[in-house]
Amino acid sequence: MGWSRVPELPEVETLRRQLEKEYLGKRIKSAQLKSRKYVKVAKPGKKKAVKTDASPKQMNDALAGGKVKAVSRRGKYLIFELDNGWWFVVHLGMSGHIVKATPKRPPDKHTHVVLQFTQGNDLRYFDARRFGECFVVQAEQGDEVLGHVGLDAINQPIPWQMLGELVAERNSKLKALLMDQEFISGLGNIYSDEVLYLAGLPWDRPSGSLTSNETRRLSRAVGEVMTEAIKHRGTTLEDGGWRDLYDEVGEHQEHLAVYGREGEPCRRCRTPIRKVRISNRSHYFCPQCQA
DNA sequence: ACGCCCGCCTGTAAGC
DNA sequence: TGCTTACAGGCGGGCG
Repeated sequence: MGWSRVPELPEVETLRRQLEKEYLGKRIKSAQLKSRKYVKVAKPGKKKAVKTDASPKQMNDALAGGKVKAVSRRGKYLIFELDNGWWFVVHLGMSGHIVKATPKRPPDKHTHVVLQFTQGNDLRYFDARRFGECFVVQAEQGDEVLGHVGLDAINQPIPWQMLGELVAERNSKLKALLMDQEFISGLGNIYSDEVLYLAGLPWDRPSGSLTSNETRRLSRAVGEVMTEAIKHRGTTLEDGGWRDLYDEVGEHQEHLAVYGREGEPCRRCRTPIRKVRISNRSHYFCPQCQA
């Protein structure tokens, strides 16, 4: 099995809760930019946000002296809201990783940002594959810059009747719809497969064809999968991708119904789980339960 | 409007 | 043993 660490909503929420516990009320002493062209400064643009490279000084000027007023989350975006009018926003992409850096911890390869606090341990952000994203934005512009992020799958659960209207309007294939961050934010490849399995629906059903019963099942499945995965502090696959703030693995991999279980029996009907390539990504499903 | 592909990026593992 | 290749996939952009 290849390399993968896939932070989706449950992993980001796990991190958010831990960050809140450790850093709420702490003041940033300095913000060090360790690699060029990683952190951006964001401003609202005409259609979408404009992001330009931040210099080490720009980043430090924005963050140093700010006290962490809140650690929030929108979909897969993590937001450090500071009391000096700035936000520090992080998207972990595929391989982004935030750890509480105890003095013992050896330097991590591909470290991009180190935050030092006036008390307590540092925060380190590293991202080997650079699919992630960090930017600073002024708080009053934050909503607009993150305007493309759709309703959060758990912070703003959509009543199923409303979901029914929305999916009927859109009429795209279910898997694509669940992964569309402008529609519902927070689901990626792993959890969209888990949601479809729990709802008993195939990946290519046109969303407009759902009955009200199926819409209800889909809506319930989103909530249930997210809640369970958060309870287990996220999914760490065999190759050991996802780690939390304390460098610990999650436990939800033990509870996955379909993802990564090709050839293994369906937990419900014993039919072997199948894997197919859909638009260049893996999709796992039970051919019996999701007919 | 929607589906689908590409490029970005690095570390694994399989294949020759 | 060492090289090449495929694969992992979030996301924005482009094209049909």
